[in-house]
Amino acid sequence: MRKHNSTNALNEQAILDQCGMAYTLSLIGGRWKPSILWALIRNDKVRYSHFKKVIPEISDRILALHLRELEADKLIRRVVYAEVPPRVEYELTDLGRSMEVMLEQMTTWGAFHKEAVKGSAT
Amino acid sequence: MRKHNSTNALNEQAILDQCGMAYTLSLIGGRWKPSILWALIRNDKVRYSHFKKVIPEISDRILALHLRELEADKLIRRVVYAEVPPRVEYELTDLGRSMEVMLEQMTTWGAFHKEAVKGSAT
DNA sequence: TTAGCCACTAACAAAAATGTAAGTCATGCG
DNA sequence: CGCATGACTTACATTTTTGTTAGTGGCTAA
Repeated sequence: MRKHNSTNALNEQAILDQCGMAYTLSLIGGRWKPSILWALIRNDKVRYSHFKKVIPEISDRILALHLRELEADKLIRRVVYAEVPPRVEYELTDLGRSMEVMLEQMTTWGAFHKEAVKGSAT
Repeated sequence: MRKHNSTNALNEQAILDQCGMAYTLSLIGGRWKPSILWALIRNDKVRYSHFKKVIPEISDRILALHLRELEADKLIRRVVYAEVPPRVEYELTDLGRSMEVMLEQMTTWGAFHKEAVKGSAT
């Protein structure tokens, strides 16, 4: 649990309030969130165990944590089927899907930057 | 200094290698980098002390650190004038300027998301 | 001579993010 | 009964990021 009055936390809050860009980063900026989002963009519905298959290095703890954050931010939806053993599927919400264009641009620019840096001097 | 063989570091590296989006996030994803980048987009040339004026809460340590990272990633350029007291100006490189469109999109989407989340249920 | 300026840096401390290992739950099957 | 299943928690350890405080250097104006 996070302290709500450390300088650190106050600073972060202030930034998020005024800067849309920082706010966006806070939503998609966990270590594995890009991977999770990619899986959902490509697969429509993804089960917990499938995430673990396509992102083998992720730990249960962080996977669950990231999923809950994305859900709290209304980017993904959690659908539970009352079966045993349990089945849970995740999918993008409309809001989640609305960021696809942006994410693609980030991917493209990232690739571009990586290329550009590889060879040049300035 | 970072350990280069902790699980943590290895995971991060693996992600950056294969995912352009995560790579992009790693370049612009420090707490104050959005603010720094904004200042540069709006002002062309910015001095160290000016950063501190427009981002009052930032600490010297982090400001210098972020600037050095952005420079190492070829997004900004550091120009030193041999005067006393010293004068140093920072500006975006071409590569840095090439991300403006993307940053604007992130800002726009962030604002959109914030609005969308404010009122709705799903 | 001392104080002030600017752009930092170093040593240390705190907070936040991530990772590890082990357990939980309800049920159906042998 | 006892074990397997799938989707998680929980307690704890480690790593990474950020913040705090106190400096540095060379010059110049008081």
